[in-house]
Amino acid sequence: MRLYNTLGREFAELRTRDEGKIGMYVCGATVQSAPHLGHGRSAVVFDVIRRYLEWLGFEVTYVRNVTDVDDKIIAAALDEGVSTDTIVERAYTAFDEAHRRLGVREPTVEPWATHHIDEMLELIGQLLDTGHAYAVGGDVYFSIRSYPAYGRLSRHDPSDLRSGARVDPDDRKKDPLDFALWKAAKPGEPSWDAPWGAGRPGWHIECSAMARKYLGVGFDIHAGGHDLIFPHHENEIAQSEAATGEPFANYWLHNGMMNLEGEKMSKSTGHVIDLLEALDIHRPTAVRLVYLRTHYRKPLDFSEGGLFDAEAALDRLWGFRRRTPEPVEDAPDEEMISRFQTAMDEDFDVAGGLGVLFDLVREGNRRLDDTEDAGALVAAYDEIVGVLGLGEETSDLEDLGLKIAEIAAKYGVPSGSIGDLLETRDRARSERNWAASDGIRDDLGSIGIVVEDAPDGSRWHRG
RNA sequence: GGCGACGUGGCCGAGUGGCCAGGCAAGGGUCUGCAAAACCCUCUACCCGGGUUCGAUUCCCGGCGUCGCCUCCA
Repeated sequence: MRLYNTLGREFAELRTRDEGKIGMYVCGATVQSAPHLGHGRSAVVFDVIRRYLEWLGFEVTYVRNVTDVDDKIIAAALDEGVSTDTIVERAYTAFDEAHRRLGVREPTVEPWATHHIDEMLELIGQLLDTGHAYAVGGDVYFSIRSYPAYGRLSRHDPSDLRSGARVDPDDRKKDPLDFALWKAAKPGEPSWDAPWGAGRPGWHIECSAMARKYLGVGFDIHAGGHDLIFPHHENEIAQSEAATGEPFANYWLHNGMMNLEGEKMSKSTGHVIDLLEALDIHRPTAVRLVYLRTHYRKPLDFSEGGLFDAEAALDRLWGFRRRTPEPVEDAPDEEMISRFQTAMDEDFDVAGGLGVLFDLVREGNRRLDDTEDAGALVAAYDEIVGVLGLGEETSDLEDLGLKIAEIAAKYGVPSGSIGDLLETRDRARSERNWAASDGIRDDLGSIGIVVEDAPDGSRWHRG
């Protein structure tokens, strides 16, 4: 398969370091505040990439870090008069909840920055020893002049950057572009002991240290948001490669930003939609589908309308699957699978893959309408939907139990189960008792259960 | 100023040098006690101007427009 490598800005055939295995590092959350829709996109998009690679047969080690020490966290704690732990815990819980509801699979490893201070100290030590870093009054900076390839990923020329008005010069730095590997401890801030003085790590060093620990040198895929290309990923590369003299990661994948009314969603500007709130209002899978309909590298403009659109599309998918009882024994339809793979093999063209899925659904529905066998198509559906994580959530009816019992009582159905209600309704229908049959359907409809009649019997699902 | 992305039918959104994306919405039809679903049909687009080509939405050049990064940010 081919993928687009930000490093070099070109499509490249995927060649793994170790045969059949893929090491993948995704820059996860800075657990500083509640996640917004943009965070969800990144999590979902790389979740699908990971699922697809596994579906191809690779053994994927998927590492997604948690940044639990940084300026913003400290600022938030100070602001609210609580500990940084409180901020971190609250935000992490929210991210975790959002991931779960979006169907994002758990990473193989989820390393926290503060649990890897030793690894960072070791890396910083190496950089100091080899002259790639220098300590000034408790701070340690990476010297970008010691790493000639600086700017290769983001295609920035250091001299252009230097002349940029936004770089704030600091007399203690040898070069205005040098960045902090270690920040000297300040009163009231979390800090750890280090040979060059107590302090806390800079932002970039954690990813270098943790990626090296869990994936080794020259691992396969490093991913994250487009906004991380510079400076975060550029700096990761510089410090990692300066320390080891070896390539850091082979393929760099970056997801496009999420826009709101044409403008980038951003925590810092408050121009955001809270992810958990969105998931309360809409079916999580519909939110997931919104993320997946646009190619992962493109900007995605969020709109309420798009979400309703996705809900309708989902109904179409699920409506097909509901027509066939659960497990299917057949082998998946080869043509559909192969078309899906062809799309996905070209830089994860999920939108193209979805096109195949909808074609499959139309053909499957057609066959079922004509009472032909659709087993192979259903099996292919399950396979594709599994890769994309778009399966219908199995919903229990616990929350509706009381209401269902009420309706059952109203129609004299003793058990209070949906199945018995529908049986009673079937009897009413065969007796042409439309008042009762429509009444049951309407009453169930009013509590969110949709009843549909088909030639081979009635089906129900949550609306 | 530097680096970069994008501009497709009512909306969303893939993709391709010559032939079909797909979804949603809309209209018509089939089926049906009604409803819903499903199926069939219709709606056939590719920012503008040049160029290359037998042929360009797709390649090249120029322009216009939108957006992103260059500062913490998925």
